[in-house]
Amino acid sequence: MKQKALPRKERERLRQRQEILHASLTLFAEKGYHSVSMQEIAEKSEFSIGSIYKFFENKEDLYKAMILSYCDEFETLLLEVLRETPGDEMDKLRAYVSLKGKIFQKNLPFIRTFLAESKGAGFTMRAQLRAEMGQRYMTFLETLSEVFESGIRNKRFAPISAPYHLALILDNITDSFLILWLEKPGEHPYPENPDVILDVLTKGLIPSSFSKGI
Amino acid sequence: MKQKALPRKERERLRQRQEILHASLTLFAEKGYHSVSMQEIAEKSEFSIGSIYKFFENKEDLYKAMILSYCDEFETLLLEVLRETPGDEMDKLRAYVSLKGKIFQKNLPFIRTFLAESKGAGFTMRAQLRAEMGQRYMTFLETLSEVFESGIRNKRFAPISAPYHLALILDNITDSFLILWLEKPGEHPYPENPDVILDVLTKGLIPSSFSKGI
Amino acid sequence: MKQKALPRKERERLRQRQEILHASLTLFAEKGYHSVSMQEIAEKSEFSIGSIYKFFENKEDLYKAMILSYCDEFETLLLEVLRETPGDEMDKLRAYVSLKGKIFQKNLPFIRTFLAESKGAGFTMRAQLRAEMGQRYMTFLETLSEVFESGIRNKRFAPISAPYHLALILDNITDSFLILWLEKPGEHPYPENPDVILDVLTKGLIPSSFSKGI
Amino acid sequence: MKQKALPRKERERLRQRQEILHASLTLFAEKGYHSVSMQEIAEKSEFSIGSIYKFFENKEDLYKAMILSYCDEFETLLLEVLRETPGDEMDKLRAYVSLKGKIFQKNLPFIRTFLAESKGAGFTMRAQLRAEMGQRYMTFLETLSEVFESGIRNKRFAPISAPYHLALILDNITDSFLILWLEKPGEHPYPENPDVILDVLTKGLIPSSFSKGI
DNA sequence: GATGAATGAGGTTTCATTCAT
DNA sequence: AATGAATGAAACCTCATTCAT
Repeated sequence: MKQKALPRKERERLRQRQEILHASLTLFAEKGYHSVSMQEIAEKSEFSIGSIYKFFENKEDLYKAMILSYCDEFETLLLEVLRETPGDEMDKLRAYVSLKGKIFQKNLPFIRTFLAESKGAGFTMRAQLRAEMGQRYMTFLETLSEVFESGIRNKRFAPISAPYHLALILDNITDSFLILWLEKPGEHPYPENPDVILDVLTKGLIPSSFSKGI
Repeated sequence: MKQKALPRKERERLRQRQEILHASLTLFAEKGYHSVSMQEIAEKSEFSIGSIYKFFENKEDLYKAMILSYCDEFETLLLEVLRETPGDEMDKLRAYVSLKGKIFQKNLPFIRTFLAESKGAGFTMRAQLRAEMGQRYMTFLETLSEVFESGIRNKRFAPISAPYHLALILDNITDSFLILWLEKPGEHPYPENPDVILDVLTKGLIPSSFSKGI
Repeated sequence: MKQKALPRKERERLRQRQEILHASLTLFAEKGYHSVSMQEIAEKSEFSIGSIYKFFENKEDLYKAMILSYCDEFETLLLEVLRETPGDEMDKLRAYVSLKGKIFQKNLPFIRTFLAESKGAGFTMRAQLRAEMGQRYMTFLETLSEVFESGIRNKRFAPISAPYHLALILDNITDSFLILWLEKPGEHPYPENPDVILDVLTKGLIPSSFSKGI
Repeated sequence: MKQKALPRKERERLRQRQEILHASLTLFAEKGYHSVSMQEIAEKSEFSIGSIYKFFENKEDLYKAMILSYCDEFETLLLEVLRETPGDEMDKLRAYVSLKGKIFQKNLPFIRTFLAESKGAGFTMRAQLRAEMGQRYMTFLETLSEVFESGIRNKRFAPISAPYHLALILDNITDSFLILWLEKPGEHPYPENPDVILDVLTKGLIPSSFSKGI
C-alpha cells in the first residue's frame, strides 16, 4: 500500500504543477513576463503564493518550466508526426505542416510567447533557457532535415539546397503564415491544404521553360 | 550668421538624441526593456537622468523612439535597394537579400530587439508601437511583393503563390538564415552569394521530371 | 467560534489602519502633505512601506482617509450634542461651544490641518475631497442653523440675521478663539464658560439705551 | 545724472520684482506652492530661471516675498480706512467691512492662499513666515480693537467682550462671509450693505425684553 | 549680466520573496 | 503543510538649483 501511496502523492503533485504552469501560460502570454505578478499567478491558479514557491524556486524558474513544458508537448507531437506518418517524404511534410498549423491555432496564447523567445531577443529568458531552446530547436530541425535528406536520396527531391537549410526554411515558411494569421486572422487564414504552403518549396519560382530559355 | 545659429543648436540636440538612442539600443538589446534602468542608460550614454527626460517623455517613449529610429533607417535603405537596383526582378531580389544580410550583420544588437518585437509577443511594446511597426512592415512587404508581381507579369516568375505570400516568405527565409547565424556565427554564416538563399524559391524542390512522372 | 474568527481579523485590520491614520495625522499636521514622505509615515507608524500600501491605494488616498476619518468622528460628536442636549436653544449652543473647544484642544494636531483644508486653499486636496468636506460642512451648518431657527420661532432669539448666517458666524467665532489659543495658548485660553463666547452674539454691541437715544 | 541713473535702475529692478511676484501669485493661488515649478514661474513671468534667482534666493524666499508683498498692500489699505474714515466708530467699522469685501473680491487668487496660510496649517511656510504674518495680524487686530475700545470709552458700544476679542470676531465674521461667497458666489454674495454683517455684533440675539423676562 | 541646459537627490510606488502562524 | 501578510530594494520620474556660455 505504501508503495502506491507515494506515487499517488507524486502524481497529485505533478498535476498541481501542471495547473500552475497552465494558469501562468495564459497570464504570461497576455501580459508578458514582467507584467505578471506572482500574486496574479497565485490567484489564477488558485494556489497560495507560498505553494507556488514550493513548486518553483522563483518566478524565472516557473517561467522556464512553463516554456519548456509546452515545448516538450509540441515537440513530441511534431516529432511523432514526422516519424509515424506513412507514405513518402511529401506525405510527411504535408502532415507536419498541417499538424503545426493545428497545434499553433489551438494554442494561440502560447505562440506569441514562444515566437518572442525563440526568434527574438528573448529578453525575459536567461541564457540558460535560450541555450536549452536553441539546442532543442536545432535537434528538431535535424529530424526535419532527415525527411529532406531522405527525399533527396530517394530522388524525390532535387538537391536545391542543404537539407538542414530546407528544414529551416520550411519551418519558417509555416511560421510566416502563422504570424500573418495571428495579425489578421480573418484576412489571412492558415491554409487548410498544406500544399498551398509547400508549393513555395516544391515548385520553382523560375519556370523551367523560362530558365531553359536562358 | 543668425540663420545658422539655430540650426546648429538643433543639430547638436539631434546628435545628442541619437547618442542616447544608440546607447540605449545596446542596453535594450543586451538585457531587454524591463531589465535596463534609466540609471544605466544615463551612465552608458554619459548624460544625466534628467537630461534624458529632456529628450524623451519617459522610458517607453525612449524605447519606441529607438525602435522606430532604427526601423526608419533600415527601411529606407531596403526600399531604396528595391527601387533603384538596375536590372530585372531577380537582380532586385539578389540585391535585397545581400543588403539585408549586410545591414543586420552590421547591426547585431538591434536584430534581436527588432525580431522580438516584430515576430513575437512584443510584450514590451504598447499596442501603439506594435500597430506602427505592423503597418510599416506590411507596407514594406507590399513593396517587396511588387517585385514578385512584376516578375510574374513579365513571365519571369511562375505564379506559384500570391506575390504577397512570396514576399513574406522571402523575408522570413532571410530572417531564418540571420537567426541561424546569430546563434552559431561560425557554423552557419549568412551566405555571401544571395542565390544560396534565393535558390529555395526559384528552383523547385520537386524536379519537373519527377513531377511529370506523377 | 468561527463566527468570531473573521471579525477578529477584520478588527485587527481596522485597528492597524487607525494606527497609520493616527501616525500620519501627526506628521501631516506638523509638516504638511508634501513635506511628509511615505518613508516617514512608515517609520512613525512602525509599518513597512509595503504594508501601508496594503491599506491605502496611494499617498493621497491615505491623506483623504485621514482627514475624513477625523471629520467623521468630530462631526458625529458635535451633531450628537446639538441633538441630545436637553433644555432650550441656549443650552444647546452652550453645550456645542464647550464641546467644540474640548474636541479641538484635545486634537491639536488635527486642527491646523483641518482649518487649512476647510478655510484655505487646501491645495493639497483634490477637488473631490474639497467637495466632500464642503458638503459636510454645509450640512452641519444647516443642523446648527436649525437651533437658531427654533430659537427664533420660539421667540427666544431676535431675528437679527438669517439662521444660516448665525450658524456660520457662531462657528467662526469659536474658530477665532481656537486660533487665538493655538497661537498663544497661555495668553489667550479658550474660555471655559461658553457664555464668554456666546455673549458676542446674544448681547448687542450697541446698547438699546444708546440705540434708543438715536 | 549718475545720481538718477542708479535710482532708475533700482526702480526698474523693483518693477521687475513685482512682475515676478504677480505672476507667481496667480500660479501659487491656482495650484499651490508645491505644484508650481520654477520653470512655470519663469514662463509666466517671462523671465529666465536664472533671472528669478537673481531676485530671490530660492523658491521659498519668492513665496514668502509674494505673500508679504500682498499682505503689505492690503494691510496698508485697511489700516488707512480705519484711520481716515471720518465719523464715529460705527462708520469706521462699516467702511472697514466694505473695503475688506472689495479688496478680497478683487484679489480672488490671493484670498485662498492667504487664508490657507493665515488660518490653517500653512504647511508651505516655514516658521519664519508664520511668525511674521502672525505678528502683523496681531498688530492689525490691535488697531482694529482700538476702534472698539474707543467706542466703548465713548459709550457708543456696550462692553460685551474684550475689544481685542471683538476685533478678532469681526474679522472672522467677514472672513466667513467671504469664504461662503468663495464657495458659492451666486448663492451667497458678500453683502453690499455692511450692516448686514455688523448687525450680528451690534444687535443682541437675545432681545432685552426676553432677557429681562428671565 | 542673463540664460537655460544639466544635474541628481529624493519622491512615490511595485512586487518577488520570506517566514511566522 | 499551507498560507498570505509583511518586507524593503529598486524602479521611474520630477524639479530646485547651479554655472558654463
